[in-house]
Amino acid sequence: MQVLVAVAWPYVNGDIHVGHLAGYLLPADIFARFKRLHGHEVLMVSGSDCHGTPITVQADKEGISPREVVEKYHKLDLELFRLYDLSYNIYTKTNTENHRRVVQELFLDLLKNNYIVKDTMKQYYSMEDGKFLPDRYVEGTCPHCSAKEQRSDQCEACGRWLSDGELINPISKLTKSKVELKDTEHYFLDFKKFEKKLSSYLESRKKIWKKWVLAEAEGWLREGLEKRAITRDLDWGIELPIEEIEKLPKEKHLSNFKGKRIYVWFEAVIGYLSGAIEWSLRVNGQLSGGEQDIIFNFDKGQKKGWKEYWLNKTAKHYYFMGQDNLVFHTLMWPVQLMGTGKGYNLPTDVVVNKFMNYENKKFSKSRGWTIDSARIAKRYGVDLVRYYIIANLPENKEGNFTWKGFTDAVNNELVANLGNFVHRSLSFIQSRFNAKVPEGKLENEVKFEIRAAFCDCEELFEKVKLVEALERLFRLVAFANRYFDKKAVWKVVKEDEKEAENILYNCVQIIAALRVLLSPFLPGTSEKISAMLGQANVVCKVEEDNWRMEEVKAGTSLGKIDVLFEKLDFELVEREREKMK
RNA sequence: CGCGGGGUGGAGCAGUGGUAGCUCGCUAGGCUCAUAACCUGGAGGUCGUUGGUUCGAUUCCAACCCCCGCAACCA
Repeated sequence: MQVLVAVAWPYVNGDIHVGHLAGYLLPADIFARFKRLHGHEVLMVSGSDCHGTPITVQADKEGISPREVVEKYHKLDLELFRLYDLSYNIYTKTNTENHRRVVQELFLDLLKNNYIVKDTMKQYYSMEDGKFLPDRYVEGTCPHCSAKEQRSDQCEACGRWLSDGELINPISKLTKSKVELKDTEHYFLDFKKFEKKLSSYLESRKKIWKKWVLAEAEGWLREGLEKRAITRDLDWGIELPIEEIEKLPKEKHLSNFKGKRIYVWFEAVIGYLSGAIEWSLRVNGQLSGGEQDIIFNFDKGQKKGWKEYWLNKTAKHYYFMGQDNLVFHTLMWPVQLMGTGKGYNLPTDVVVNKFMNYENKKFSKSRGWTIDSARIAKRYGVDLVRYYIIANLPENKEGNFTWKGFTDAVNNELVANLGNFVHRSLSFIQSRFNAKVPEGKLENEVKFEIRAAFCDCEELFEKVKLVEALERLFRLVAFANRYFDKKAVWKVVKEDEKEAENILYNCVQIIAALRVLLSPFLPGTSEKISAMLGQANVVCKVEEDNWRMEEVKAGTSLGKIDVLFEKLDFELVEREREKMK
């Protein structure tokens, strides 16, 4: 079966922090890894969102061009994703030729199908700059509280909402020159025409989506969706396919196409489709070049066509994103797909996560309240960070990253439970049994526990309940430590060597199960365990279900035994925290 | 009456119309193979407030109080 793992496209205007990892990057990676292990064909697709005001704002701030901003941060993001071992099949960008083409085609489909309409709206226009300005670039005095230098949509000082034209003495943030409201014509996506279809779409996903995600989407729909502008007056963005539009009847033309670009909200999500197409072109050798600028992977046994994922009705689509993206993926993106009339697959599940806070406060780049994801991974190890974030994923309510929580989780769960069990078992074999897996038979009790762990975790994975899946697998670790204690090998070995061998054989098989169960969450740790067991790494192959324990045979020579995780010194971490502030 | 979520032992969370559970923390004991790691037991809660339905409500209903997210181009 084909599974599209669609990961939200991050703006490339700054660092990816821990909140991004928790919100969608790690959940998507873990889910994709599980699916591959299970023998499914996975296409994990994403890329950098290169357009939109956040990019131009950052460019202004740094005194460089938007293109340079994109290049700079795209490169940094790629490095980070490689560091965290995120298993994209393709991670590309929205400023590629391929993406432009796919976006323009989709736009034309909707225009031809009469789902895109024209309308006029008012926007601030700067005479001096000779162009329209996004709200972000306009400031003035609040008519309610007289606070100066407020934005045109809401006053931060008194919190009141402003409508167009209310702001007193609006000026351009760039040139400080006067701006005035002026009519401008745009294309709009007409959501009204989709209300019925959307509501039956939501109905069909009732059992799959998280309750609050569905409730939120239904709330929006109930309120009624207005038509929404899909073009802007900008010079950074994807151009309209003017030549093609002009071939259509006159009433579909704007009176003036000059300075119109496709709005980023409409265009970026199309990346899920264009990214799949790019992947397909590269796999088939129809596109090459720029390999150092993307992440590209072809899994063993995977079919090569993007249509297998997008038009094959049995394919499943899972989307991962932060809560700010909920409306775009539960309502707008489905409309864009439906409107083409081409039968593209709609999202099966839209996995939305809440945000993660940092020491009880929102992450904030501007206030410096943030954690450098690359730095903590290098300092403490990728898997320690992956573990703590996963254990605290904001699946249903806001999460929290605290240094106390981090050290506690590492010391009590990773070191004391998982690490300890693996180490006490294997080092025992090393010192008493010459580092060879002893003879034994899998006891029923152990067999049952292992099976139950695989079974329960699988069920939780299918529902994308990743925190619970992780917790469940740690219950097997707890069982393992209990088993080790109850059996008291260290005593038995003095009286009955055969029985001691049997106990340790069983422990080895539990570890063998753990390396598989852990591999979606902590791939690095899984590899370490494999090496210690003298095994090759866990394999993923299409149509081969490797979500199961594979026996490690008696007589197998163990690799070098080492501790899996080092204990963290809270004092040192505290100091780190001071530095990071 | 904008939309949505939430108030449960010190902290973070599950949960159900019928004597309230988990993880961490705290505490007593056991063990000594293991990174002072592991195992067993214990203390600690009138399940936001008020009213209603019921033989019985933490769970269902109503009102109220409080907290949070979204409605902005903030993950």
